[in-house]
Amino acid sequence: MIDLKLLERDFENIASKLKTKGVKEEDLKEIKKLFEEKKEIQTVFEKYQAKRNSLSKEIGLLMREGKKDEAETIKTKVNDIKVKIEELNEKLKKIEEKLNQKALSIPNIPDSDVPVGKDEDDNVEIKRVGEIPVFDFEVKSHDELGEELNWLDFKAGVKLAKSRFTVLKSEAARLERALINFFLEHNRSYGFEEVYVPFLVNSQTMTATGQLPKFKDDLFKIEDEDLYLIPTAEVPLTNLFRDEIIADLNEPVKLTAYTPCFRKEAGSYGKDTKGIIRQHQFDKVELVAITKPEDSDKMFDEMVECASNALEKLGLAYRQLMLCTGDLGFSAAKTIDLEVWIPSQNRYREISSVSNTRDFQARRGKIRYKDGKKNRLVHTLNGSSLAVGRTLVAIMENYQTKDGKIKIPEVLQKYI
RNA sequence: GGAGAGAUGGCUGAGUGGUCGAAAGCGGCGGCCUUGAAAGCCGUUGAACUCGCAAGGGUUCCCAGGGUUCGAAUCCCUGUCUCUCCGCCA
Repeated sequence: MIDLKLLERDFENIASKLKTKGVKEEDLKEIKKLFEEKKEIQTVFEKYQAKRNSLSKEIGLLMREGKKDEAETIKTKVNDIKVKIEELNEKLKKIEEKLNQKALSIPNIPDSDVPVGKDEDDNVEIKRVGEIPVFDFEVKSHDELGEELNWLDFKAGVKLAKSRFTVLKSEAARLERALINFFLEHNRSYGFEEVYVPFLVNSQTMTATGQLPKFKDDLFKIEDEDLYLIPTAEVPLTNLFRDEIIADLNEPVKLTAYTPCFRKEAGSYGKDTKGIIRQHQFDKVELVAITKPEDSDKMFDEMVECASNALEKLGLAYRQLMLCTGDLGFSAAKTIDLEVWIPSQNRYREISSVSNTRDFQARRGKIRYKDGKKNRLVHTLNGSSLAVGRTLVAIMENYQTKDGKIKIPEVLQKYI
């Protein structure tokens, strides 16, 4: 959630920054107004409560002394106040609910070094790494290769579930597992501690990291339960610290986890319908870090480096992209995407996304640390290292041979 | 799924209508003592919001949400979770 006090204090600035992310100024104006109204009502409300409390105390004392009549007089007085309190309470609750609902739907403020832009076409390439492979034969797409080699069974996925689910067979299944192991080990070498988490989480958890309330339609929900399938391990990993005050954050918290991820992919019908680029279920190894505010920039670079290096070890060509304001995710203040070369599409495709959310998630989830006597909000960061399914795609396509087979990258051989 | 018990501060745990944000112990922090440490002694030690330039106030929070009452950690209702036993199960 954005800082409402900051919004109140520095409205013009915040509004202009959020405008680049598609937030209407009138929505922010309304939030500011609600916030100010709320505080006003609250002040009056609390004054009445204070009055009630002190009078009630008096009644107690009078009763003890046996002065029943005097007590009765005060009682009628308190009764009048009670009516007022009830009234104000109702008003306050209504306004708080409205404010909360509105404020939770406002995305994070982009960092000032994030390029301003409308959509993905305005993202800025930072660098390209690795040689794009040249083939002296007609390259096949991963879905062609997958069917020919009996690695990917699209029909079986549809039979078991529905479209955008796929069954991996033989070498592909083993390669998937090898990649998970490889990434976890790789991340561990960067100091990220491996964690294993639930794949189902409750609505409070989803709210803290920003999936709820706004993106309900993208999530799979369990019927009759307050449980959702996670869209990324970022959700459980970050929420490990929800409502916590971390005593010592001199060393950042660094975690990594493998989980499957579940996404409805609402609004992406017709996109990437072939192959396994866009699935309802996919594997991902995630990085999450929690830092002091002053340490988050450094951690961000470290996470980009970690994910990039994994691609280099696999010998895959990729590029780094700084997302523009219009393409930035809801919770992110800044994001760098890694895109891997996909020969059959003759272009780079997203394989990792590293984001700094600053204190946006921390405020929602009340994740704080002790800074001397004070409790301060932490910064939270997350990034994929890496998306496993898309790495499988990249390996299949980049490592294909003329006779329609696929070589296994050297670093993976010990896992297979 | 069935039966029972429970949920209080960082932890253990007392508190059954008013003076309770809450005893006591442990832990943490500061000090005394000590060459240093331990022990011992003394002091201190929750969070959120809000008013105020500040000093300093106020409100809320004893699992959550309702209710009774002038007044609720304490009484009533609903829900959630935890533990124990049984059933089922990898």
